[in-house]
Amino acid sequence: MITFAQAFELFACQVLPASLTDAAHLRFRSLAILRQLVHDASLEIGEDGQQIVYVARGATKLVAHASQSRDQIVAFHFAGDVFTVPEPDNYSYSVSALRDSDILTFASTDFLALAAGEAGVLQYLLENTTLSLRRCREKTIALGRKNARERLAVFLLAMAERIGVEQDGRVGLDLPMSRRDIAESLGLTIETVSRQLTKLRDERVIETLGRSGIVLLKPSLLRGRAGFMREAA
Amino acid sequence: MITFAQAFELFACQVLPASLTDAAHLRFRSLAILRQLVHDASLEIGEDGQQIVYVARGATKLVAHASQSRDQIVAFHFAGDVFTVPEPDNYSYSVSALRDSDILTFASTDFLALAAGEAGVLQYLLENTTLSLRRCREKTIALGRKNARERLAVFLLAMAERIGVEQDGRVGLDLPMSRRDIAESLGLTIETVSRQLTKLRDERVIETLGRSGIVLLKPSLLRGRAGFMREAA
DNA sequence: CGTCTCATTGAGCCAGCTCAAATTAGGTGG
DNA sequence: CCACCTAATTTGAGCTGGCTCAATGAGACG
Repeated sequence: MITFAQAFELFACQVLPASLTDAAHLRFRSLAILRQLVHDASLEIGEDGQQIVYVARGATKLVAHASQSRDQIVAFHFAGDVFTVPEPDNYSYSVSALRDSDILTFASTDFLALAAGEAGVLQYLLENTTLSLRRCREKTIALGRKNARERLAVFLLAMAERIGVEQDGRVGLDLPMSRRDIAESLGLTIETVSRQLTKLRDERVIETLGRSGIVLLKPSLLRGRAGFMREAA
Repeated sequence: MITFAQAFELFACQVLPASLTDAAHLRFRSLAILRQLVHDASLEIGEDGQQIVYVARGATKLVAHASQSRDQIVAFHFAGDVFTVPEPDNYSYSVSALRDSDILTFASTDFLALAAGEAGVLQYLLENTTLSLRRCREKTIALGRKNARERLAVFLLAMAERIGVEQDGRVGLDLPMSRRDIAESLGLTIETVSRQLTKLRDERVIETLGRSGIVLLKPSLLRGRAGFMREAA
C-alpha cells in the first residue's frame, strides 16, 4: 500500500516532462485519483467516461464484460504501465487487481484538455496507446488464427518478455494470474489451458513450480510453436 | 485515381490544424508518399519501420501474416481514416485495396518528430489511435468469446455504422470485401460465413442483393444476436 | 492437519472446420 | 443483347479440436 503522494511521484517521473511548470504539475495532480485495490478487487469503469490509468504498483487485468457473464480479458498491465479504458458502449469494462495494486486514474477528457498544451505528455500517451494497439492486434491474430497450443506459446513468450527473469538461457516466470485468467485472455477454457501446459511440461519445453511458477527451458522451442511468421516472402 | 496534390490537400484539411505555418505544412508534405493501389493490390510494410497511413480514397484492409499463409485481417479502413501499421516483428503486415484506392504513407518516426511541436496533430493522432484500439479490443472480444452467428451480427452492425445508408429503419450496405475477407477478419472460414448469412436471410433479418449488397431489415434484431452486454449489474 | 479453492485429468459431444460438388454472379466478346 | 466463361459463393457430408460435465488431486492458509 502506498500513499497518493508516492503514487503520483512515480507517475510524474515517468510521464510528465521535467520541464513542466509547477502549476501544470499541480493541475495534473488534482486530476489524479488513487485507487487501492486488494487482490481480486475490481474497479468498474462507468459513468465518468473514458479513463486513463497508471499502474503505480501491482499487476492488473483489463476485463470486458459481454452478455451472460462471458468475460474477455483484453490486456494485462504491470507496474509502470499506462493505458486507456473505454467508456461503456456495447461492453462494459473493469480493471481488476491480480495482486494488491495501487493505480491512479484520470478522467480522459480532463487529462487531454490539460495535456493539449504539453506535447511531451501527448507523445508519451500516443506511444503507449500505439503499444497497446500493437499488443491488441497480436492478440487478435492469436484468437483468430491460432490453436490452443500456439496461443499458450504466444502467451508464455509475451509474459516472459514483460515479467520474465532470464538466467543462462532459461526464463523464470512468476505468473500473477490464475488459469482462469489465462483462459479468459486466450479465448479458451481453464481445462484446455491446463492440458496444454501439461503437454508442454511432458515435452520438456517448460517446468512448473507450484501454481504460479513456470520456467521456460528453451524459449526458442516455444517460439517454434507459436505460429509466428517464418521466412515468408 | 487522384493526384498527390489532391490527396495531400484532403489529408491537410482533416489532420493539420488551420493555424499551421506554411513551412511546417511543406515539411509534412515532403514526408508523404502517395500509393495508388488498384483493386486487390497490396502494399507490404517492411524495412521503413512503422508507418502512418491516410486513406484519401477507397477502402482497404490491414492484414497480418502469420506462418503458413494464415492471414488475419486486423482492420478495415475507409476514405478519411488514419491508422498506424506496425513494423514487422513476429508478424508482417500489409495494406491491401478492397477497391481502387489512394493512400498516403508517412514513416512514423519522421512524422512524429515533425509533429512533436504540433500538439493539434498529436491530439488528432492520439484520438485515432485510441479509436483503433477500441475497435481492436471489440474484435478481440468477438474472437475470444463469440460464436459464428454473433460474430457476423457484430460485423454487420459495425459495417452499418461505418458505411451503411439508412432509410426508414433499414440499413443498406454495399460491402467492398469478399466472403474470404469477412472470414479472415472474423477468424472463421468462408463456408461458415456463407452459412450464417444464409441463416440470417432465412430468418428475415437481412436481405442480400448480389454478392456485395446487404440490407439490414431490422438492426435491432441483429443487435439482439450480437451478444452485447445486457443489463448486467 | 483440516479445509477450501484452484488445478488437473477423464469421457463424451458439438460447432465449426475440411474436403468436395453444385450453383451463380458478373464480366467479356461476339 | 445474348451466350459463355471464370471465380466467387453456396450447399452438402463427415471429422475433430476444444468445449462441457464430472471427478479427482494438490497448493495455500488458518
